[in-house]
Amino acid sequence: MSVRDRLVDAAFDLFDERGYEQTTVDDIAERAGVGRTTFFRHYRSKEHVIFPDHDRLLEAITNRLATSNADTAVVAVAEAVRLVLMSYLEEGERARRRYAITSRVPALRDREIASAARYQRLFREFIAEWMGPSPQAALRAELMAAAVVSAHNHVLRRWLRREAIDPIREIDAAMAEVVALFTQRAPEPPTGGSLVFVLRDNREPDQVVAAIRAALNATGDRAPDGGSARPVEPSRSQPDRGRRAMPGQPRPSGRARR
Amino acid sequence: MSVRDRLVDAAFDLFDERGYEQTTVDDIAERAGVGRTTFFRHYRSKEHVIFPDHDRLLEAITNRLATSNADTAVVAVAEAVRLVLMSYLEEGERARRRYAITSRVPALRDREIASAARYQRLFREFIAEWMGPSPQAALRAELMAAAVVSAHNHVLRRWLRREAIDPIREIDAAMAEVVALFTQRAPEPPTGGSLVFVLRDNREPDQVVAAIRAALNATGDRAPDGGSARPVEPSRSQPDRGRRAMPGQPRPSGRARR
DNA sequence: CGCGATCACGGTACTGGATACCGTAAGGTG
DNA sequence: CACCTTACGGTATCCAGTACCGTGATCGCG
Repeated sequence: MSVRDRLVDAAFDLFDERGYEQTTVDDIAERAGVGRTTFFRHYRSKEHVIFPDHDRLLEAITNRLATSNADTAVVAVAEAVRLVLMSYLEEGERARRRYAITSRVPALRDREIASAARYQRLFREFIAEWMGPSPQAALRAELMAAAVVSAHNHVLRRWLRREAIDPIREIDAAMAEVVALFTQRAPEPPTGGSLVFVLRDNREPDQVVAAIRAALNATGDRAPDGGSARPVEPSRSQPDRGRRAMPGQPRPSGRARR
Repeated sequence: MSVRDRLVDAAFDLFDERGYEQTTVDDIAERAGVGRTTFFRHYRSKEHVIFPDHDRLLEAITNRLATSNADTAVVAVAEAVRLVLMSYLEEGERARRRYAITSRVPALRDREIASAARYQRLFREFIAEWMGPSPQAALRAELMAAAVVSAHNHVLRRWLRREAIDPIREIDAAMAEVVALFTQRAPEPPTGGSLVFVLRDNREPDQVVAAIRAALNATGDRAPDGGSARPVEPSRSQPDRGRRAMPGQPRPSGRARR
């Protein structure tokens, strides 16, 4: 058994026994039968000893993304994130022990969140590069990355809590939902109707309704039911602005590099 | 000038001059003209001295959510997250100085991410409770919370980098996109009426009407998908909590359904 | 075999963040 | 004035993390 493994085992055991803060690095080193210096040679900090090797995983994911031949960026990322889940699944019970500890120690929870953010950042950059430099694309990339990561975390947490019997199936379903979320807009043409967003209004409902009705009736050039749904961005002062092409799909015309 | 303010000023100045790690707590205390102990009396750690008071903000957001009367959970959360952006905007240049520092120091970046995660968690729980205990709802709550937070962060970062001239407008647009993302999956086509979302707005009625009219008139050059839309979330049964008359946001905005 | 180089380990010392405890001066109240 | 509260400074201590040095084992190579 390697020194690294002995350290990990000692750390997990001690964290279980006394708690994380109550355990010093010296304690861990002593139980593992090594010196304190040796601990820090193998693990950068007391926290690192119980976390998986995110650097390796990030590298693996980077590789998978680079060699992906998915049709859209979301799909590529949704496929890549499975590597993370698989990594946890392979750990088995150890992952659950870690979860039990990190759930109770804020510092460790924060570190785990920070790690997840690294994945999210990687995904965001990948998607953003895929979709090109338009400003809407940047927001969209952000949303997609966040969706993939949080959906993954959702499934992962369910498995960690033993709520998920078949995490593979669940991750597939979750990713399908994420992909659908971002692709479902294209298909059908509008059948008529109006969609109006009015942001931040503190007027009385009656006033608003009256105003809307008035607005609907005032469209002489085009009948209300002939209109199509279309979100409207509120403009602070100029009503002229607020024109925006609806967020596009993962564009095939975009710069897809492969 | 209070001790707290002196400490903050000293900290920001020193972080700018020597960098974060190269500045000790003693340095900060000394420059502020107080003892080291006093520093820790006012700020729990060296990191806390430059970050905004997230606890207060979380409380404010909790209140707003509790008194929200939005139609859907996403909308309620999308409204609430504006408080965070506003808080940063009010800080003005100080927020930008902090951003310059945190961008360079990994430890601070992680802490900021952890703070954002607290908002996301709050949102997730709020949405989940709103939507009920179904398993799909849990995932959906996760996705919504993640979308709102990351969209907010996107706008916030743009403002911090001086890329956003009108962050208010951008946050509205971003939230509109988020809301649209989750409402656009219409199970059935609309029947040809109008669906109106009204979030609170402090604009003049004329402007709102103008925006609506502009939207209805603009149907000629609409985007290809133009999508009809209906919300799929069930409306929540009115909670029982006592309403607090908050000074800022008294009354409901209207909501209309076809 | 012998010898130098490398490597992994242990020990010591130091910096600095964070906590606990104690003493004290200022300000408010009866 | 006596009393209490509050805020502050100082000291001691713990512990994570870094730097440095010494040593024993192992390997490569003549």
